[in-house]
Amino acid sequence: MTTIKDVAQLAGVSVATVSRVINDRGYVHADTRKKVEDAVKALNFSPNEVARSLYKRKSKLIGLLLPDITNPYFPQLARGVEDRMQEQEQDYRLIFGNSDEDERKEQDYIQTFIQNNVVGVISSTNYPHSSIYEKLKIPVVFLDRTSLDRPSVYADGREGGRLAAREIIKRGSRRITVMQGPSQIRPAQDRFEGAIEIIRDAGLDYRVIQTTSFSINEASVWAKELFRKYADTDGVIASNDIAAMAVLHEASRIGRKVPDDVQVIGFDDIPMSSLLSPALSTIRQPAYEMGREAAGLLIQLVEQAAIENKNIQLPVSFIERGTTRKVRSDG
Amino acid sequence: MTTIKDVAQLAGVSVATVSRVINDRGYVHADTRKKVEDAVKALNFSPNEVARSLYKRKSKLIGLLLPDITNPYFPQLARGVEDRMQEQEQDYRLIFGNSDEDERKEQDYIQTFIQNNVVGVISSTNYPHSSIYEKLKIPVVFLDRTSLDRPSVYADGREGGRLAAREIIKRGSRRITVMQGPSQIRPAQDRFEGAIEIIRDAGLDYRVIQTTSFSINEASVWAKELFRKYADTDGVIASNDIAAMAVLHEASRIGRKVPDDVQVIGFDDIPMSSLLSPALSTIRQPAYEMGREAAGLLIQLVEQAAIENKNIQLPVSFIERGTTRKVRSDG
DNA sequence: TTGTAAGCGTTATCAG
DNA sequence: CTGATAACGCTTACAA
Repeated sequence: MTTIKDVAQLAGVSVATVSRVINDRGYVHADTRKKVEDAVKALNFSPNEVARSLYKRKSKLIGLLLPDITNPYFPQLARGVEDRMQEQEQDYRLIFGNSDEDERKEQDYIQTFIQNNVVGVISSTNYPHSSIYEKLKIPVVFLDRTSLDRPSVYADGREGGRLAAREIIKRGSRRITVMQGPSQIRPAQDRFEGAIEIIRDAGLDYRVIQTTSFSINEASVWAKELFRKYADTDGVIASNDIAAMAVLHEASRIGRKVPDDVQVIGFDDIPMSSLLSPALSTIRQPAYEMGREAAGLLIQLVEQAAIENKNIQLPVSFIERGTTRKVRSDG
Repeated sequence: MTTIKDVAQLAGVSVATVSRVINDRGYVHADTRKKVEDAVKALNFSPNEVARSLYKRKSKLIGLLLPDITNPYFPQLARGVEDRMQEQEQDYRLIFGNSDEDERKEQDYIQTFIQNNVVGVISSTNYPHSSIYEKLKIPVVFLDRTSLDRPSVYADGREGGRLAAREIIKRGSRRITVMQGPSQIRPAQDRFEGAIEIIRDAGLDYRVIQTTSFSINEASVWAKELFRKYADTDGVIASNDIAAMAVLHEASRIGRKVPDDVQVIGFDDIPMSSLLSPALSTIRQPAYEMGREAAGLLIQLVEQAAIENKNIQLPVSFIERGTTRKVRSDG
């Protein structure tokens, strides 16, 4: 490994001077700078971040904690974060972990984050009020999670639920089944409540399928249960796009036509949604943008900038595709 | 931040002794150990990995470089790696990056990996022979990439291609279109060649759609092109499951029945494949297992264990689902 | 069995 | 403008 010492030696200066030029800090004569720069190039030197981190007590790393990137919604968040971090003057890198929504695992990761001097963490936790986070001395941004008292970036889940309900009702569903996502996940509950609110207001009846995870494997199970319990349902508001896929699959299997017999609306708008047949109508959450916003917010926090708004809510939107009927034009 | 010094002070011993007990190395009296352990607990001390890393010149971090986790195949690899790393005695954490198949980005990431003293890297690169890797002084494992001279973990792409061709022919396709994945991606070429080999041997004609990326957005474009150029095709061997999804989508759009008019075989077996309607028949690559194996191999390399086999090839298999016809039983 | 001190690669203070 | 040098938190000879 080539160190600042080697550079100093080759350039015939002290390490202090080398440090000055590579950090572009303090006075250094043009000629000296040139010598150092040449030496840096000649030796292909690049500073050891670990040593820097030790001295400064802060690294150029940020910790990213997501439930499970195997669920296609999360990679988009991750990319948003990563890409935004890259755009910084001195870009940050990610140390990354999947929590599997396990508080213990989360704790372990947060621990290593700290041990590695990360400057901040972005977390899609189910336990925002856990003492893990309370005690953290570095900035945290909750992503895809609502938190009033802490910095957070999320989509308007409640409005998303309302939107889904409005659109499906407008298109003629009357016996709507709402899939209620895992109860410990706030955004999932928000969606659910939003949907129920509108359905009730419309004076309609509704049925509920309670799901306990967003796992792909289990999605089929809920879908089967749904059609078994509520065979007459003519509209499904799924807890996310994966669940919606499972519903489409099951509907097809048992011969129910989508959208004619039953309409389906998903949630998230994961990349594959548009490739389904029929393509999935869904409530879009701008995941990539959310990741970017979270990263931006964290950077501000890290740099102690004056923050105008610590809680960024992004809008959801209805993406009309093939699993809902065309709405009759008025008149 | 609480340091080893604080612990030493509280326990009434020297920092060396504290170090000995937290690392369980060297002699230390039982009573002393107890005192130290109590102090550690009282202060909730956990050692600064950065300082350790600086001294030892190696961290507990490994670098993971993937093309794009937004493609659902890669998160599985990542999870395999992560989970396996977790099972270690002293578990490793991931510093992670998406390369977008951009050599420059790769280089940047490898650079930060080194600067952070990672003990090894796992990379799904398109440039295994790039000087970046040649020069690396730490172990590298290529994942999902073939490399004869360097440690690597991959699936048998060629056999996968053969398998796809055999199965689709056996099931009656005669005018097969093969989607040829990006030319710079070896596994994609292997699949392609394997498929062609079998089709040729069978004395059949074939058509080729050349694709230049695995991007979800572009997948639809290739699919459209496919049916436009080869309207009479009765079997498609897609370059991966995403491409297959796009083909299914397009087939449905233009009214071609799957599998009756045209059979489709994908590649990868991403988690959502089974949720499509019809469910996708595909050549499965054991992505999660591959990630695990890569991690295991890297650990061996890092720990300088005697390695029996530096090139691990995992088997592919045909997953029969709904986009291929049932094969007639013999006789 | 324990403590002292050097050293890991950098940055920053303080003389010069 | 430049160079010594202490310090960051930890590990490990070496001494005691």
